[in-house]
Amino acid sequence: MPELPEVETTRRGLSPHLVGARVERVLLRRPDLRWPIPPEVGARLPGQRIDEVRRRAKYLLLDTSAGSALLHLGMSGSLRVLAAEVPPGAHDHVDIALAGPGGAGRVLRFTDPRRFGCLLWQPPGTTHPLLAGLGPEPLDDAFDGDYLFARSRGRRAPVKAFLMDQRVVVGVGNIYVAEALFAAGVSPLRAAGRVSRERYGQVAGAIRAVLARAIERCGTTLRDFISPDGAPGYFEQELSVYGRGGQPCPRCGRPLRHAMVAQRATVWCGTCQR
DNA sequence: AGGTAAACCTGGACGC
DNA sequence: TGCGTCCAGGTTTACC
Repeated sequence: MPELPEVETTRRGLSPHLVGARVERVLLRRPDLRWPIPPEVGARLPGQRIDEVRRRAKYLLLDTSAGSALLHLGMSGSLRVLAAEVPPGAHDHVDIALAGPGGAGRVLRFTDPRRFGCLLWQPPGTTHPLLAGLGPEPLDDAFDGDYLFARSRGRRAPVKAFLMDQRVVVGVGNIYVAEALFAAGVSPLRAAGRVSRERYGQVAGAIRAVLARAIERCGTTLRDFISPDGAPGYFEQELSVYGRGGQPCPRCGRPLRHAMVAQRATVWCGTCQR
């Protein structure tokens, strides 16, 4: 499901419900997610006040003074705040029961059919190893065309794979890389090291614009993404190329090409993207 | 080191 | 209707 805009949409939806609430208890129905949920989650979280809900890359962090719960939604995960009596479904793996301001009688419920997601623990003052090697946030000032140009010298992998590498820049997945490369007029097949500084300026600008717009639209709902309040995302209506292989290019009208690139379904215009 | 492929898991869409 | 196959928004891990 989620790339950066969907995770940010989730964060914004959860934040008003969680910040200031206290964790009453943690119910682990199925702890074998991508990695086992560590005992600290059940042992340290109860009784804590949630101070902040943060996002780093595609991870969410629930900060408390005892440490942070670290969540990733994988491909199919979602988080919702529900009345505690709502019966759990087959893939509702974790309930974090809430108390206190705005939280009484409610649970934060983690659902993930494919179980590619995770719920881990980050002690206070530490950085979890999964977060340690991540690249810059695409919406931060440190991310620009000069940065991409410098990082890409000598790289022969397709620029699509380069941009989806979370060590290079975080948050860009298969949907938004397709949209950004189309907007920038760069072919996803081109070797990363053979894109000019000027064109990386366009790529960086396109990534920022596409992600910012998708956040405004509350993300893209293709299969099962839902925001915490149950609403779908509306960016799907604005997709130019993703999922449109064979259809006319919105710019030149020629059929959009599609192929597997870097083991992912890829759509682009062979005329407008070079 | 960089690049590529397999692996994790379930459900839905499609073809026969 | 049923069954087999393929595909899906991610990321680590293993291997060349």
